[in-house]
Amino acid sequence: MDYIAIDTETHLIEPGNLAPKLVCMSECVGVKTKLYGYDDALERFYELIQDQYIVGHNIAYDLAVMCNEVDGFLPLVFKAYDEGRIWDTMIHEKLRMISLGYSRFNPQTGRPPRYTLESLVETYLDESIEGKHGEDAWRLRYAELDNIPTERWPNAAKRYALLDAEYTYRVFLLQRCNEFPTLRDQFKAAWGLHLMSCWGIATDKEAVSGLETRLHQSVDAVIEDLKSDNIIRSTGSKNLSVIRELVTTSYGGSPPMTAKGSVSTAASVLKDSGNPLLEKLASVSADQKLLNTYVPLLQKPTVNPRFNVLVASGRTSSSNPNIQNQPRKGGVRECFVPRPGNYFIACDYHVAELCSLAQVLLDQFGMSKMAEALQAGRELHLETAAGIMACSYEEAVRLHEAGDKEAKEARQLAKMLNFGLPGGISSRTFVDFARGYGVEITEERAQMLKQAWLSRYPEINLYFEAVGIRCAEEGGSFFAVHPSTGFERGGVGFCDGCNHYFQHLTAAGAKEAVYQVAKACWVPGGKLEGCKPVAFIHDEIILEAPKENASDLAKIVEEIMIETMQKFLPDIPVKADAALMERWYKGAEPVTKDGRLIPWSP
DNA sequence: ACGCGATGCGCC
DNA sequence: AAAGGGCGCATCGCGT
Repeated sequence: MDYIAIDTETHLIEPGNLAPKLVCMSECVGVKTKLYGYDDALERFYELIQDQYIVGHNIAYDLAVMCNEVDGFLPLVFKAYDEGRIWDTMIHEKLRMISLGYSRFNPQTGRPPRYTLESLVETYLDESIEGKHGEDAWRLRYAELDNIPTERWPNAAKRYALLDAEYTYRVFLLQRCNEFPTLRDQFKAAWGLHLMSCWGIATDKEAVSGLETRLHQSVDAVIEDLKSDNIIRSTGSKNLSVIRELVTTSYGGSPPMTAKGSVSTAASVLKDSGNPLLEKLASVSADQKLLNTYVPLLQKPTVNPRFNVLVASGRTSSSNPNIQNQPRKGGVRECFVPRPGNYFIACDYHVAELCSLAQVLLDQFGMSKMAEALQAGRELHLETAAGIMACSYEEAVRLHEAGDKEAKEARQLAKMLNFGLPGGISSRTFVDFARGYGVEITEERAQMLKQAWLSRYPEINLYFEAVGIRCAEEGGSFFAVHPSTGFERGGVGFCDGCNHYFQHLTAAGAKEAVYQVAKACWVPGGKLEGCKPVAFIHDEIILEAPKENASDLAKIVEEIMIETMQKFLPDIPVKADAALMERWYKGAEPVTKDGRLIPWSP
């Protein structure tokens, strides 16, 4: 089959509109290029999207632009993705960089990799795109040519529009001989995620201003006060050299240090310093973080988080705002609301990464106690807690249900063990890890707990050993090929290696679920018609759903997510729970009344 | 003025 | 033998 490269030129992307109005489309196949004005572009795209193979650089953008012009295009785009007829040169390059181990740093350029078409043209073709920058660059000026027949366009404008399609095609020719196993899945996930970005997520103006006021009340007086002690400058910035000196003296000359050897100024260090001024500063640090990092991004009626479909482990990331790290405490999440007439459906996988780990262990060693526990329908944290208390699972359940204090503590520790230890941490590090959860344990206790955990799931010893051997054999880091997805990742060390196999598998399943859910929402007649996905947070999808049938729709979201993940975890029972909410709450749980889901509230 | 490394911290 | 991983973003301080 012949791929055809396309590229659109559009009005400028503006806040709240990630799919702006189309101006023209260019295409390239072989050595032929062609430019289509608005009407011709729509007609030509309609032809192409039915059954042709299409390649683009960040193609989800162009496809969304097209779908924004003509309603009927959307189902055709999903069909094209389903038939494997879409190729994205940007995503291919990301897979290539990850496979080489260069995703964070490319030793050939001495920098983090860049994924613009321009930079791909440099690496693949050793050419530079002319007319991209400079005063007469048309790149950002195509709105001026809207409604003008292309015949009357300046030559430079025509040339630039054609060049992008041509370069995309030439890069593609060099990429296509190098297929990656998850390539098509990445393309599909990117489309699902881009639709989320375009739709955006609404904010509640009153909630935002209320939050802002409250945080200012908490922070401002303290900051003002600390100015007199030179801890805060008159400009409002922190004076770190003064703070570090105070930390040093407070800790009797041997203060906690950072990785690179400077005096730590972390809030926890300040809090335990015994110095009232530092303690005061620490007391507002969380609120300051909220005020400076999160509140400013909430100032629009709708925000449009961007998603990066692919980071090293196969996970996604998000920015502007990063919808994947919104604080659980402090009222930030509660500023996000569904549009009028809707509830949020929030559906997340139950212990997703542990299920993936169990599947990986089972595949690798032919047996897994962790898998057996999950297959038996056991609650995994209580299973681990039973290991800590050296009793049977049934006994742990009985004690826990009876409100036994020891059992409750054991389960809390169990959660930390289950979450922390699969990443290969030492018992020493586990002490710090537990402290992050507000639990103080000695290193001896950590050692005992780790041993108990490994005894409960002995196959994990083999898992760590196997990763360790790969590291040792290949000089500290190795090339990981995921046994079930085929995903390739270079430069993997011990800890990231331990993490990689299960984190990747969860990501792969959840991303496929993003696509399936998006399809069910956006394609007319789909099972989730009327719903709109608004956020994806690694193992959780949040959607808007019309209130009237939100309960039924929530069940369908569960079904789709479970069915999809189940394909990646064939031997582990997958669970996912959907809850309804009137705004985004952390910890919302399914609440049922008369057999139907109703919104959870705190 | 801007770039950059280090630090710290939010999430899963 | 030992080893949390994956991110994005704000701030500070230093350098060009």
